[in-house]
Amino acid sequence: MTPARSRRPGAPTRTERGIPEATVARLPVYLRALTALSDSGIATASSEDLATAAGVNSAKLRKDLSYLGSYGTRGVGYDVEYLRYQIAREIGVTQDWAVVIVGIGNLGHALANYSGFGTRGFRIVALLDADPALIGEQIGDMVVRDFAELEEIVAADRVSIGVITTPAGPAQEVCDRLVAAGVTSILNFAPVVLSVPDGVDIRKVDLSIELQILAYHEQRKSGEAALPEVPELPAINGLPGLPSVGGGVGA
Amino acid sequence: MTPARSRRPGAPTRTERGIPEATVARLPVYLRALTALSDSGIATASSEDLATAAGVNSAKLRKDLSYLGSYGTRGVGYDVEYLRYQIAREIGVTQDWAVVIVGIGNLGHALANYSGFGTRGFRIVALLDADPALIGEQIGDMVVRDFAELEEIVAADRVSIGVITTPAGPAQEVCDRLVAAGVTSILNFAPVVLSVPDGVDIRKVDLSIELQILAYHEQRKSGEAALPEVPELPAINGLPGLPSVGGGVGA
DNA sequence: CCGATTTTGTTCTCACGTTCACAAGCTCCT
DNA sequence: AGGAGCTTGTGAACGTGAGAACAAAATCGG
Ligand SMILES: NC(=O)c1ccc[n+]([C@@H]2O[C@H](COP(=O)([O-])OP(=O)(O)OC[C@H]3O[C@@H](n4cnc5c(N)ncnc54)[C@H](O)[C@@H]3O)[C@@H](O)[C@H]2O)c1
Ligand SMILES: NC(=O)c1ccc[n+]([C@@H]2O[C@H](COP(=O)([O-])OP(=O)(O)OC[C@H]3O[C@@H](n4cnc5c(N)ncnc54)[C@H](O)[C@@H]3O)[C@@H](O)[C@H]2O)c1
Repeated sequence: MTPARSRRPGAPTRTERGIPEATVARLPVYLRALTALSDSGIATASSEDLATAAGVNSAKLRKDLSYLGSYGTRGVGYDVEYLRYQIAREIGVTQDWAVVIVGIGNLGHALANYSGFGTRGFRIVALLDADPALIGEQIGDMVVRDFAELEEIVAADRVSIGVITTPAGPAQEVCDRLVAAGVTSILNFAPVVLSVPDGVDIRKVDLSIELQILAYHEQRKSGEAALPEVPELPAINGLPGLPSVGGGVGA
Repeated sequence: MTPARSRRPGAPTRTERGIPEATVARLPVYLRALTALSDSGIATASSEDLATAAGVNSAKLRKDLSYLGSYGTRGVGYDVEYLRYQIAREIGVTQDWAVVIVGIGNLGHALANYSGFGTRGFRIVALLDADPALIGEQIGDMVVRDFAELEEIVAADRVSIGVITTPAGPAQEVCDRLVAAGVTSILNFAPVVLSVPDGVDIRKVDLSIELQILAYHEQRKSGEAALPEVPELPAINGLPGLPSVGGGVGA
């Protein structure tokens, strides 16, 4: 069944700027570690030092860095400033990216007040909400604007990244509007699966999921044999009396 | 299905409650999808239906569910309520887990105001901060308490999960205090790598990292050949004039 | 009661990610 | 100059995860 491909089966897709996704997800961590070292006045660091600071093992770190090029010096280590710049360039945060936040409720307010974006390559250009009671509110040095202005803002400021902090209900609709306006990367905090066309990247942050993963392991720790026993094969329809369980979809 | 008897050499470690980590991370998504279906009054769903609702492919979903047991019916599908309960039980959210939040600033306030925890298996039992100006503040039906009361609260309410929303600086110290008090699962929002002893689980949520991952792909999309060229092998020490780049470690 | 139809549970194979281990390369000391 | 001592970069082994494919089991219509 093996179709005759040119690429050897075992060979990694390495070249042509193809950095493995798992590595991409760690580069920002390395970047932060390098910035911390730099701020401490450390000019050179070995892969072991860096790995400790980033919380990974050193072989993995070296392999990750090797995808970017050969930026270390054998017997010495890595020049902190130089490597920091190379990683920043690879990620694309040597320039600032314009970001819009949609849904200025609890979470949107927290993000709007957060000062950590500017120093990490992002610039919030607009806070948008559909609630007339919120529009016009001042948050830091920004003002909440009408979601209807979205297209205009995206075009004017070349916005390519959107953050969704609306309730789950309107999230897909908001997402569609963002995509239609030209946004091609979305960070979603609403607890729904959003669908987007090819070419649009989406990442989600879901606090409840994180807690549930912790709960799973926690249960494993405490009650190793304390799992409640439950009927394995009930009648297929009509199961009265099952306890109400977590996992809701409300906003 | 085959009862766990003498395990064949090549067979995966299936039973004995060994669920792959990748599967564990998806179970909460299935749980949410099932709750949504249930709320729509749908009693039965095929793996295809569920997979669509959860945003995964159906083979993966079936394999994931098979780790929990054989809860479907061939030719029919899965009973929504029953499967929902089984997943909730496996994750451990048929009971409520007590949670403390430390650091009631921007983000801590947002989490404290969030109503989505109660319906997903978690109960916030305390909001803690070290700032005297905050202690005593009312948020919803809770009051911010002194971080010094931590040990007492953890013991009284059997708290096993802690959420850290302090700045990066004090995060490790706060983490140590949590662990010493008996907390064995931690969700960290501060942009630092926390170190914890064996037996303590830690998960992190880092917004800047998520945005940087999006930025990487965004850069790939737009400027396929527009990567700035840069000297590949500079003198190892003293690199004046490199642009200042993102990735800071500030609070 | 039987065959057609549907859908699960599982097997097999390939791709991806992690870790080990070590030759290659650099610095420093004698 | 030459050897000792480090540290990088990478090949190879190993482990985990994803997806295609299909046999086994259940329903349903005749
Ligand atoms: N607050 C948290 O700590 C927290 C935690 C986990 C997940 N979440 C999720 O994050 C999202 C936001 O949470 P929140 O607590 O900030 O909610 P919120 O209700 O406080 O804020 C939602 C905001 O979105 C706005 N909005 C609603 N529909 C809109 C539309 N169509 N277009 C533009 N704006 C619209 C509302 O006006 C409101 O200001 C929710 O999906 C929630 O489930 C929040
Ligand atoms: N706000 C955001 O949107 C956002 C986004 C990404 C990351 N973060 C990270 O989340 C964390 C919190 O952000 P924030 O904006 O809420 O910060 P914040 O400064 O508003 O709040 C931090 C709170 O922690 C408290 N605190 C400080 N030291 C403490 C200690 N030792 N013990 C107990 N409490 C202590 C402070 O009193 C303050 O109330 C930070 O690490 C930040 O980098 C925040």
